[in-house]
Amino acid sequence: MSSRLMEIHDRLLAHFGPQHWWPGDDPFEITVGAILTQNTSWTNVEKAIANLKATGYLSCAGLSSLPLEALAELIRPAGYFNVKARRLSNFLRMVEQQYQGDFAGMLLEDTGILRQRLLGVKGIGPETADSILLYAANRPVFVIDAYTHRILVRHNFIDEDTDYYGMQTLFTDVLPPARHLFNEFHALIVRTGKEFCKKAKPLCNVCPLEGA
DNA sequence: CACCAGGCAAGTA
DNA sequence: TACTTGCATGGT
Repeated sequence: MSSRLMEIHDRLLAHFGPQHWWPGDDPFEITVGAILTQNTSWTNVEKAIANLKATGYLSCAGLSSLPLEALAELIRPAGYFNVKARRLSNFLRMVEQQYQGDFAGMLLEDTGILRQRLLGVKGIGPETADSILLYAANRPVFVIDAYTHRILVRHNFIDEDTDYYGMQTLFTDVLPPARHLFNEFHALIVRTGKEFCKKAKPLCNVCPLEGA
């Protein structure tokens, strides 16, 4: 029952310890963060979230009440602010239409149906949808991101052109579908990517995965 | 200064 | 279908 990927998880956990993801207070904040962090450093997202909290409108009804330009201005530090304001708005409209604006109700939806509805929102792709499912709705869905791809390529698990679902099945085929495991594993992969597997530098002579 | 960050959709041929 | 480009701030 012990796969090579499980061994990697164990090594990373031993090296870094629990990551306590997602960094966010509640499911709605986590969902907003998942959209804002697309191709963007988390520190920039934190500034945007802080702005939204300062207005007191960090909720489904609150954000829905803001004009698009006002929302864009508040999330400016997260970058791509016009695009992301539209994406948040698209998401809020889906919650309004499918769940009568009841975000907590949306979180109780069947995983497969919710995933399809999230993917139906312009601006929510596989990674963002799966992040919401795992970290906001606590479903056993494995999240793939750019760090996962880079680490798997550099450690010769996959070819460069392996797509999102190719990577996802690599994990889900051998790991038990446990949300705590998926939560920690993805968080550990991001941590490892940030510290040891940056785009320009190999630097993997000190990577905790060396020799795995 | 150049390069990068926890993507995604739209445009082009 | 398979590539390419636009989106944008802030840290190193």
